[in-house]
Amino acid sequence: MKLSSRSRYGFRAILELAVAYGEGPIQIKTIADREDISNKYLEQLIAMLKAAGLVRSVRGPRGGYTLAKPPSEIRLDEVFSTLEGPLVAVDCLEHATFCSKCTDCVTRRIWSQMQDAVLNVLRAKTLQDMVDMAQGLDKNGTYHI
Amino acid sequence: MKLSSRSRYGFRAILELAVAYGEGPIQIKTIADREDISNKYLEQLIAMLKAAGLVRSVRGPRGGYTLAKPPSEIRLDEVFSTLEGPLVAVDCLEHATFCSKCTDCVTRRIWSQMQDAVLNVLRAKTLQDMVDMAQGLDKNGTYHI
DNA sequence: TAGAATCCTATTAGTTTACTAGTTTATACA
DNA sequence: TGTATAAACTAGTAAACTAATAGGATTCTA
Repeated sequence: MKLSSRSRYGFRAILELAVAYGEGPIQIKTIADREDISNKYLEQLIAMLKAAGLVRSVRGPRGGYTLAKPPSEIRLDEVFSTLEGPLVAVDCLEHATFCSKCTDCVTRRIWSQMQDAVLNVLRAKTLQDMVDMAQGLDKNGTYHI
Repeated sequence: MKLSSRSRYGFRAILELAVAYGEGPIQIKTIADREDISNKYLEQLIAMLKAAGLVRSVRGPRGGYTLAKPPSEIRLDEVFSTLEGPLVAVDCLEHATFCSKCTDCVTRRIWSQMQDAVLNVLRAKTLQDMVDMAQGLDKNGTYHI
C-alpha cells in the first residue's frame, strides 16, 4: 500500500504542467530542478504520460511538454493508472471467471470495496481541481511530495 | 495498487480461523490444503499474524492455530497492515515535518484522501462481518482468492 | 518415546524500483 | 546552413522485494 515514487514524482510533474497550461511548453529540466527529481528518471515518467496521451511534446529549442488536454479534462485516475498500472487490487476482480467461487467469495468482496473506494476518490477529481486547490493555498507555484 | 499474495493468502487463512473460532486449533496443513497455498509459505504468513497478536498457537500433536480474540474483536485493518505493512500511502502523511511545504501540499492531500478511503473500508469491518457474509453465501465453508 | 505439529533460519529465482549513461533525432534560430 | 537545444530511444544496474523452497530444531501429546 505504499505509493511508488513513480506516482509521487509523476503527479508532481503533471501538476506543474497543469498549472502552466496555456503558457507554452515546459522542459523536463525545469520541472526536475523545481521538484528535485532526477532529470533522466523524470524523462521516463513523462514518456509514460505521453504514451498515455495525457501529455504532448515539442522537440528542439524552446521545446518541452504541455498537457494534451485542458486540466479539467484529465481525471486523476487516468494519471494514476498510467503511472501505477491498472487500478485492480486482485485479478479476480477483472476476470469474473478467475476462480470457481468468484461470485460467492467473501475476501473478493472486501478487495472490491477497497478498490472502489480508491477509484471514487480519483475519478471524482481532475487536474483542474488540483490547480484550484494549489492556487488557494500556495502563492509561489511549487509543490512537494 | 496490486495486492500481494501475502495479503490474499493471509486473509483467506485468518478467515478459516475465524469460521472455526471456538472449535479448537486448526493446523497449517489443513488450511494450506483447503486454500491451495504452499504449506511452508503459509507458515510464514501465520507467523506474522501471530507476532501481531492476532493468532495464538498450540504446539505438538493436535496443536495448530486459533484466533487470539473473538472474530468480532479483530478489525480488517489490523489484519491488512500486519500482512501488507503500514497503511501509509506516502511518508509525509506520517511525518508532518517530512518536507517544508507539507501542510500546503496538494498532492499530499490527494494521497491522504485515498488512504482514508481504504482505511475507512477496512476499519469499519471485523472478521465476524466476513464470517457472517460467508455464512449467508456459501454452505461448504471454502473461500477463494 | 514416537511422532505430530509449530518454530526458526537460510537460500533463491525472478521481478520491480529507482535510477544512470550514452546515443540519436528533430527543430528553432543565427 | 550550421549549431545549440531539447526530446527520444536504448541499455544497463544495484538494491529491494516477492513468493516461494529447504532443512532442521523444538515442543507437546498420546
